[in-house]
Amino acid sequence: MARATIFDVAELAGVSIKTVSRVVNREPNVRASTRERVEKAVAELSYRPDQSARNLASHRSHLIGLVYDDPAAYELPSAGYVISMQQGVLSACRSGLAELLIHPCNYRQKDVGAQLKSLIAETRPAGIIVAAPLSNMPKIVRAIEETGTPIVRISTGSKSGKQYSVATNDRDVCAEMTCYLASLGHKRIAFITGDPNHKAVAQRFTGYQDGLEQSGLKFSDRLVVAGDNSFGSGEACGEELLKRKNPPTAIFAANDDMAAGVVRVADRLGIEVPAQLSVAGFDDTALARQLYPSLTTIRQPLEEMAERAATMLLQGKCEDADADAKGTEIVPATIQIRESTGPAPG
Amino acid sequence: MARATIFDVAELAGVSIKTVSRVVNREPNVRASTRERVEKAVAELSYRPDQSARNLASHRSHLIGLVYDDPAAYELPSAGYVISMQQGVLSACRSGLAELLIHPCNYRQKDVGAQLKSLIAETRPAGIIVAAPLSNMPKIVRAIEETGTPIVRISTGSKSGKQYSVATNDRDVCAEMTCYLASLGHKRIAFITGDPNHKAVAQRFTGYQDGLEQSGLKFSDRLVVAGDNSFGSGEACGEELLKRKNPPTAIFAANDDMAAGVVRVADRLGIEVPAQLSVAGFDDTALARQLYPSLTTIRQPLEEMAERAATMLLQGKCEDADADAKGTEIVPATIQIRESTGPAPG
DNA sequence: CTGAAAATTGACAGCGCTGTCGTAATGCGA
DNA sequence: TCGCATTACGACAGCGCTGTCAATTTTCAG
Repeated sequence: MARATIFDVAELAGVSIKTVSRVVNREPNVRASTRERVEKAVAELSYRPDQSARNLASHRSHLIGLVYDDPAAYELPSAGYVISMQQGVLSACRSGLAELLIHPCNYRQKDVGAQLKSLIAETRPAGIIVAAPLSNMPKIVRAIEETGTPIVRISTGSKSGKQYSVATNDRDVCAEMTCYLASLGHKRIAFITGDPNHKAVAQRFTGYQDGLEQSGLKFSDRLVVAGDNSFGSGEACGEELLKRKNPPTAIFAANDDMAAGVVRVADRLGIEVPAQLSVAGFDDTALARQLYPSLTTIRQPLEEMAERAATMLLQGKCEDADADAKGTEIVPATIQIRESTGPAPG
Repeated sequence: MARATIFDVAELAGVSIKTVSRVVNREPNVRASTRERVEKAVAELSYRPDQSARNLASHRSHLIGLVYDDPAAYELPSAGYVISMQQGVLSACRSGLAELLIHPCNYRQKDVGAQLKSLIAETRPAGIIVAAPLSNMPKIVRAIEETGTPIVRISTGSKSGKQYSVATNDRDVCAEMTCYLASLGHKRIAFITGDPNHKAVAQRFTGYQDGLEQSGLKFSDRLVVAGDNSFGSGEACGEELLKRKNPPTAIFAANDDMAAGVVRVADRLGIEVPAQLSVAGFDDTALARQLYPSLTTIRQPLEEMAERAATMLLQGKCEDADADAKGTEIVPATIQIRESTGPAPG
């Protein structure tokens, strides 16, 4: 019961192996009747082309590489992100007869570029998906580009020019969240910014400003405090805001960890959420649901983004070096309304 | 700057391609001086063998399949586990010239078996690693075994007979933790059991009993309460234990979530941790570090286990159908002492 | 009908590597 | 030193497929 090869199929169908190859690869210029005969033989022998042989002969594989920051360095809140992206790519792969090769890598190492190149040399992937924050690092992107491998970047937040990439509308959705808070009657909506190096996080702040404007509220420096993405900074910023004589009635933090910090500090100060204070976050981490009260937040469509990226690659849309064809696809983020937000007091 | 092939290396090193092949594959019977020369040439040309060609010629791929429960179904606390295992397999792959193919799968679906078989048929992996809890499901294991693919099971907790598998010493390490608590002067050490269906969790309880005995403490039914692995059950069990007239001075929970529940309830009851009560958990989840006080717990060496499993596969140790050769490799778990445990009061 | 263009099919040479097996070099006891 | 067992190395035939290009058949305008 040895596995059938292309020769067996050819013989059974009474054609040459090349014709079988054409049928299997859905190439044109095969008479319908011939195609049928071959397909019947394929089915009869349950023939599956050997991937290794295909790859070797065609100089390309049906692998998709997913490159992301090595989460061991980040202490695993990022695990959820990574898993989501893997899921997304995998589901695109399933419908595209491809496989996923994961490649966590640590950009802090000197030789990441070389490592990537050697990975690509060995496996000759059909394309590479680079996730944020790596997708914004020239060192990484350039190494991949130099191999001539199609590349799609997943960058949460910013639209980038002449590359294939998929992004979210961080800015728009933050405006939307701000408008939502305003629509609940909040007049003093504070914002806690995050790590200024993180491009996407900066966009969120801009979105907040947009939202204020759209709601007819005026922006005030005093309502903005700077966090660093950590829970602790959320507590500190929350405390600062809430101890004022005229505290905000809503606080929008640039990520869930900081929002959780705010909730914690509100609890300590005896301020009820959401009755006296509304809190909103960003990311929709597991934490957001586990918290009490559960957190109103914004969900990044990581899985869909990854799926779109993989599909772009699989459809061969990214082989085109023509810069004009390049562009960014936007997958919208969505607001998750939960218990931590409510009507403004009074 | 076309990619270097084995011929280029052979020419530069002044040997035949076969010798290069031997060096690259770490085969024996190559003189040290020759090996060196070849390695130099490899480095100089940054030669990387083409996987497709290798696979085609050798009739086996250098892919390792990692099969685990689809975490989407579990709502992502499992993401950390999955990532750890991926890391482990990857690091074994790096030193073994192999690649990792991940395959999350949902055992609740009827056709998991068929899915697995077709994945294996297409990619012909060198071996499959099955992670818990899938590794304990005959449906899954049998489907893989029927393809003749070498399989290594990662089962946290239980030694299993005639299979290749890698496990941890749940029982021993729980005894150790219990002894540690006893050594701090605790006489009344309570235990909160978990989901009785979870084999590994049962072992933990046995280990606790061992530890008491080793420390010369007598086991008492009264100090054991049954949780269900959830935070809530930890709170409930903790409350029951702590409201007694002669409460335990240390509580060892079969997982971190329940331990966190105990910490929470202690806080509510005004009992100081660790001054008045020591709490220990199991799993070393992210929660354990984030909690205040941070939790003394037991870290499962998931990454090392996965690495061991991959190495077994890569070394071809698992091709042997000889049942006697099969066995379980134990990678010890380690105690992480943090802030939630301290000397017994008084 | 006829010739040329278009559509269809096949022969065959690799792709880059490993397995087999034969040959050359080396070690070693006497 | 010789003879023989080892050890080290190389020549070469594929692995199963795709790309190239030539051969064959079909189509169709004139």
